[in-house]
Amino acid sequence: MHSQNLINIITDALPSLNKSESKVAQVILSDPDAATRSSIATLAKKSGVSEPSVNRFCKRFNAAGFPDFKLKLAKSLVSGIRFVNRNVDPNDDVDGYTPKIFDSTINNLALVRDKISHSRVNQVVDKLIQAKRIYFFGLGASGSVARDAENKFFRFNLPVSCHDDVLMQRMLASTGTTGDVFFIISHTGRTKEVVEVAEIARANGSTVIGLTAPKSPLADISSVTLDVEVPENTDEYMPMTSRIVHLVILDVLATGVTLRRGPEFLPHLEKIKNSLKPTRYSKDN
Amino acid sequence: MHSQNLINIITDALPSLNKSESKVAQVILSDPDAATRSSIATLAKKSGVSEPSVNRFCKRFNAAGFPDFKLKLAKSLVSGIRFVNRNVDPNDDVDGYTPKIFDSTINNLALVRDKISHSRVNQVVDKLIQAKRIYFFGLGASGSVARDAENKFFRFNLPVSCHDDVLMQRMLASTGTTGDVFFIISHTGRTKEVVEVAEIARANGSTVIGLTAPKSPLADISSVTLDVEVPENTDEYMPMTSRIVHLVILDVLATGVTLRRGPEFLPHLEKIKNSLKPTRYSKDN
DNA sequence: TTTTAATGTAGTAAATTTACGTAAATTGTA
DNA sequence: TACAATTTACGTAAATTTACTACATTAAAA
Repeated sequence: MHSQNLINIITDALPSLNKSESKVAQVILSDPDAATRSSIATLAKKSGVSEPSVNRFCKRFNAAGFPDFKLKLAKSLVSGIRFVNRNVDPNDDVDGYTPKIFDSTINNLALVRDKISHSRVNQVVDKLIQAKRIYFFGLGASGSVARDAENKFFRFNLPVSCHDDVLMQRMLASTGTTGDVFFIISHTGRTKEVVEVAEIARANGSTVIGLTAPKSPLADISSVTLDVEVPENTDEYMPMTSRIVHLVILDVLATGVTLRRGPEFLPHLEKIKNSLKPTRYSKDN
Repeated sequence: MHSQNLINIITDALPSLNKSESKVAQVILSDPDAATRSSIATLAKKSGVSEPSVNRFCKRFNAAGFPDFKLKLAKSLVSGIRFVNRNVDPNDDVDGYTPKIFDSTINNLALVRDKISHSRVNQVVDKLIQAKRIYFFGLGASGSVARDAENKFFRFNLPVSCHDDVLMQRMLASTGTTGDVFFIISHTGRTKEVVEVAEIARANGSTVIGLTAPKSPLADISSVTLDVEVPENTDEYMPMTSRIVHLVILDVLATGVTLRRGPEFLPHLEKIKNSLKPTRYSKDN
């Protein structure tokens, strides 16, 4: 929940302001950037009111005082520019599209960071720790997310595997039992094959964890869902960022599992890390 | 043009600062938001320096004075990015580690966004468009990045493939010729096998693009390098975020290729998108 | 030792806030 | 409607906080 822009708040409040307050408001709104750079005396003179009136104006809008108000105003000026037209334009060159794609990814991550249910994360960590076996399933772009997950979770000495073959997924789901965890990754949560696999797994008593869109068929059938609500692609050229969000959530889960294992598990991780050393050129050559 | 973030500027300047300046820098960086709310006296006391030192610090970073500095600092804080560098603590619970991992990923993305060379990106897009064939290579965690790339670039009607098998990579590299592009992804850029494959490819006249750490052996041998400098894992529990940065850079490249192709290429992308429709449950059921 | 750079002290100017008083507006009552 | 009572709005002036300047001192470099 992004707190609303200060400039909009002032504009909205305009009719309810009294004489001197509205004078101040008008001066600020006519050039907010200049306002952030002026002193209370300057602003007071420009508005034709006294300095305390300006101060009261600031407090009315939940600022501690004039300096605090200027700070908030400055901030809201930045965010205003940021959220406007950050879509990739067909005429963009490298300087144009490169930061836009980064920004869009960052925004989505920040969004999910502030929305994700911590209790759900905790539930999933529980399930993963108790699992007899963990299967990561995904198709298409989610296939490589599943693979990344396998790579990461393998380090925990847990029997994990990943599968991007529909037939394989069906077979595994149908032979699963209580204690098996099927971790299913899907951007839309609407791919029929994937949903069917989830149904089969649940019918056999396995746990299904869905990393997917809320209210989707996959979310409905899962034992626990980790909702990822990423805004629809607004323009043709902006790439899909849900994969990235999925990866970060898997990072979070892996961290959760590691922490639960406690410090006596660290040597195991260290061992795996060291096993790769001989494959590398040392840092000094 | 993306104006570089003040916090990054300070971080970069850190080594060139003198004693009292770096004291101030540390206090500001440890909690920039608090800095925007404190007076010059408070900040001076916190840093253990005199007030004029703080003032000089501000001027060094092109601010008119302390208040102006605070304003600029506040502005640079707006962006969904939290700059307080917070490590995962062994005693953290879900509420603790979840946002930290998101923040760390977001920070690294913002860092690379501001540092990545646009001309290099452009060069790579050129090479990809002109390529007769594109191979994405990666091992371990980079293997799934390579696969994601294949999935993405396949849509361009280009002969792309991805390989995570060392022997396969060697064979392909040795049979490559001019016009072939080997896109090699590696976090460290020091894995011997990977570097050797790059050497073989170049020896045969192929183009090698390295998505890897700067100044690494792989970077040295590549025809074009996309440098990704992600800070070393500072603590045991924080997951590796370079994969994610790699994925976003590949998104950028894919966008670059799409834009170069022009609008007459959009129907092709649409066709691929539509081909997946029948595999999904429609949105209203 | 001399010179230069770095940092601090103390004083001053500026900016902000508070306390208080007056004016204006609002409300209630005759 | 007129007029007192009450509330609200606003400004003046003083107090306080904040930031900056000039100069002194110390530390480092030549």
